[in-house]
Amino acid sequence: MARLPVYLRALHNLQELGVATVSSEELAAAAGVNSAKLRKDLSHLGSYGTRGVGYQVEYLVYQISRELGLTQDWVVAIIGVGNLGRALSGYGGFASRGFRVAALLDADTRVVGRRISGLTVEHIDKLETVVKDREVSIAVIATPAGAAQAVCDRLVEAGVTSILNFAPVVLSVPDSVEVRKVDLSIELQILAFHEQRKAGGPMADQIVGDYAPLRRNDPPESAPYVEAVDA
Amino acid sequence: MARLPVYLRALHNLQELGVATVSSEELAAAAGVNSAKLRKDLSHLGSYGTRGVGYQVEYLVYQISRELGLTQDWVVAIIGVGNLGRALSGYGGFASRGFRVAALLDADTRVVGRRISGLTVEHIDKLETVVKDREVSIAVIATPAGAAQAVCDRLVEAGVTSILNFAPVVLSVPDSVEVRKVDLSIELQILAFHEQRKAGGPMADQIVGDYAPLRRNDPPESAPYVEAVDA
DNA sequence: CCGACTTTGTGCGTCCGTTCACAAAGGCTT
DNA sequence: AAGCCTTTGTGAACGGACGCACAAAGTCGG
Repeated sequence: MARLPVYLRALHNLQELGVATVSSEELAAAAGVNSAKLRKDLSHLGSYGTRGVGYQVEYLVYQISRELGLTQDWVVAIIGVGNLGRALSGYGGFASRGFRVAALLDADTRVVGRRISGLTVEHIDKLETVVKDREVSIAVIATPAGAAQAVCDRLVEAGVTSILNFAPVVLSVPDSVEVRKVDLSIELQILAFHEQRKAGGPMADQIVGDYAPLRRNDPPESAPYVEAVDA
Repeated sequence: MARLPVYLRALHNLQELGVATVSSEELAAAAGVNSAKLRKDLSHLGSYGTRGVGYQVEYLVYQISRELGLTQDWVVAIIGVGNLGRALSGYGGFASRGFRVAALLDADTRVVGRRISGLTVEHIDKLETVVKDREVSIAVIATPAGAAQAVCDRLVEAGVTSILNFAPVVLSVPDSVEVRKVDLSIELQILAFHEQRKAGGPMADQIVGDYAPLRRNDPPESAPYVEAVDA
């Protein structure tokens, strides 16, 4: 379940506060979900609560960590050391949860050899070697859009089965490979959409009578549109 | 719909290739979705296709842009200029889609006054002034977890109604405010979960007979667990 | 001008996730 | 030791998203 990490974080916070026991109601509030949903989620890992009391924080942390595979270390490689790749390489949230960044790769010879966050940037040519020798299991793609699919193909070929993709493209991979996508500009676009909704729907800044959807086959020739290019 | 930005990107790519018309089947493949779903999505903005032919790329781009509110400019403020905030401020995908970063704010006096991506970092004290004077409608929170809720409260108070949160906390806001969350470490944890599944479920690296869920009320005292702290 | 072919738009059945509500279970107090 | 009170775990109803499959609509060639 995608919510387990959220629960885990909330539990860690409680742990730091010295809380030993928590009810589903309290934990659900901290995680921002419905308490029944939380109980059902937790029941999927077996029953670890005590009726009348709640859940033992410490034990639950261990169970969820185990379920998520955080009791073992995962070797991560970051491909593409632009602004985003650099930020990711220095992100403390990785190391603290068992994710060890073991390689930074880039095609740009101007950054190859530079040391970033304690690692030396290596050339993308070494991708296959690095993946195999260091047993990389998770790769982070932070390249420009144009390079992402090629990099992805090489990663898959080299045996990587989990990919976190920051490039604004839809990667095509075999079913056996898990891809998760984070697209920053899409997030902003969704916010803009809702923001516009609040302001009264599309075109609220223009003539109000223009609300109705255009009839089908309205001539598109004169329609203005925004030109946008990828980063 | 959260898929519109994906369609829009695919359409932009087609446009650059000089394609004038596209069928739902082709566009769906490019966006990585089912063609019936795509048609249904598009029909929600009114009917803009021609049976037997497909959709006019240029017109569709305009319609989706309009629906998403990309025909107008959105003013964005980034709070927190650490690694991530810096990367975001230089991210080309924002400006190209009508998002104008108008302010960088930080509490750290060592970075206040520095110029980053063409903007001067300002002190967080000016948050209210900046939001109001520059008509910020979307804020990006890239602060440490501990500061996020306080910053969020001030943003909401100042009138911001859309927030993109990168801090690993669940923000509490009024219903009228839209929050989207991007948590990098959660994405990796989900990948780790699937990766572990492939490897044979939890604890596959330990005794294999340990598969069965622990009985309820197993003594938790001796359970090892990973200690994790926030970034 | 007509018929065949292509592609849209959508009605409908299916399935998954969410939520309510309650019975069972366990602790705590007296 | 017994009953009360809290909280879990889950059955069942609900709702929404998804995808199939098809009729309607429109194009294009002859």
